[in-house]
Amino acid sequence: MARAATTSDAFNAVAEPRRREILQFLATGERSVGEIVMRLGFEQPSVSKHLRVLLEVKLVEVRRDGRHMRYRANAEAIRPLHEWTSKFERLWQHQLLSVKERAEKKNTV
Amino acid sequence: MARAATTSDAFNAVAEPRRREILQFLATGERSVGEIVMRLGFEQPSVSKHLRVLLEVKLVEVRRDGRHMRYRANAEAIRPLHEWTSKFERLWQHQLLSVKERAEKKNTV
DNA sequence: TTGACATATTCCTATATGGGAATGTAATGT
DNA sequence: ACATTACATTCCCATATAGGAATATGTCAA
Repeated sequence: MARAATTSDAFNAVAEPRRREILQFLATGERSVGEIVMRLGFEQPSVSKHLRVLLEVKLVEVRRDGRHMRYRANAEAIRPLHEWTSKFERLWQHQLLSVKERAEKKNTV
Repeated sequence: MARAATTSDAFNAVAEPRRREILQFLATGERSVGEIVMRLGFEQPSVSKHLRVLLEVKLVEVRRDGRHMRYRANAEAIRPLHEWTSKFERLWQHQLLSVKERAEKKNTV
């Protein structure tokens, strides 16, 4: 088997850095494709293709507005990602603590 | 250009479901390869290969213990992921609120 | 040394990419 | 009808998988 499709879920979709940039920009509000191109400086076809991937996993939504396609982020679709990473929160607080303790021990020597 | 390597960063590494399963299991404590194989039921070479990817992006660490290789999760490497998703937290609370408001408006009609 | 156990690596292959270039399509103004 | 604007899609291609099978490496025990 090959790698899972980028459109198979949000995890795969946001693995691509440019798609993360687009998503972050859309988090500031609804934008047209042209605005994304202007802001991020990617090629227009590239932006369209990335938006299609994001759309397929529902990370963004669109509406037509005349000649413009207005995209917006659908934060709900990012939640599973946030929740998955949260499972490690306790763990890293633990690990940070250990590092801190060792550092303090060093200082008192 | 092709897709970025799975070893290019944590985002790409955790895009693979089996690697997420392995990481989650390791979050419960240090485990040998054999224990991972037992628990998750993947082929041993598959587990070794996934662990190598996780190791390259520092999502796990290892130490040798006789014939065993003991792997543990390095939660610190997951933090960037958690922090990136957190940027959308405000947004989804907003969007949820909108949904709720609409639902309530409906009920009062 | 030999054998058994634990893990890693290599070889193979079908498949999915992301960018670049070119082209297609839809909506608007005149 | 036609040109223009705004996007989307298609074609091409180098590249990186993930799994399966087989094999290699490393460690301990007798």
